[in-house]
Amino acid sequence: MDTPAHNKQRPTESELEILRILWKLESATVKEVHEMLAATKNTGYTTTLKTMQIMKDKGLLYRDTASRQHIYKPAVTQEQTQKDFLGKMIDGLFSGSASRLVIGALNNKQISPDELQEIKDYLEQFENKNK
Amino acid sequence: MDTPAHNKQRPTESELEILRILWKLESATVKEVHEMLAATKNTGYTTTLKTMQIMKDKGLLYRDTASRQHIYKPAVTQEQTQKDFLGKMIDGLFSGSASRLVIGALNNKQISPDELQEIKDYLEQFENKNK
DNA sequence: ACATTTGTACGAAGATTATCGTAGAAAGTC
DNA sequence: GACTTTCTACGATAATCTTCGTACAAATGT
Repeated sequence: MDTPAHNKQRPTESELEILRILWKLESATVKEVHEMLAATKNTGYTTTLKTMQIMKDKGLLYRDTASRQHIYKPAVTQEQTQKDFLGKMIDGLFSGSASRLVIGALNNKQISPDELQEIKDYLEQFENKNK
Repeated sequence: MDTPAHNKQRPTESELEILRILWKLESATVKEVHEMLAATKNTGYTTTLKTMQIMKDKGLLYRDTASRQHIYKPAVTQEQTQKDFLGKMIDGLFSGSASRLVIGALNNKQISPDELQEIKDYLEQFENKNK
């Protein structure tokens, strides 16, 4: 298994698209990733390949070169990545206030009753934890 | 007042820094913006100038050239910009689920009791509105 | 009036991203 | 074994972002 050369960096837009796929598949070849990507985006095979190679160099992906078809896995979790982006966004756009981001999000998108309930449940659990 | 040439685009990282300042000042010269920027960031005057000129071309800022010191104002609101970024983030990182982003945000940063209360109040208000 | 200061305009270089073409190695096919 | 297909490696280009130097116009100071 190749070890990443330089550790960690925030993924770019294109890199995120690939990470999304790999978080779902957990492990995949370039071909598999490219096929999923090409379903919604017009892009060349070598573009996907190159991007994944760069991501491996950045430390965003692991790569297993044992077989000819290299197998890639995410080297960062979706949770950590979400956290990184959320943190940047809270600081950069919401004056450091997480609650303002939360309120903005509630305001922003359609929230179904189920989702609302989910949030309320989580809030309750969150409060109990902090007692 | 100069009208923007091309309308709207998502601000870049550097542009956001400038918008943050202008949202606070509401209206300012390049010099004023640059002074605030330079307080936390090492950057040249003409860099700030150029960036603001580009932002005006993109339609992110208005510019009043009546006096020699041009006066700039935000052409996009903080609310709309937050909405744009949140939307992108929900779709790109949270599988389109706003509630997951909310939960991630609650998990992420320190939330003070006051902030928590703010969120709960908002949720209540949100529910009543939807009845 | 002349020199200095204070501004804007503009071109251009450097960095980062995104995309792809071409080369060539390895595997599979007849 | 020769041909075709399937891969990876790598260089190169275009696009976008960031930064700044230089030029020059207007205002200010002496």
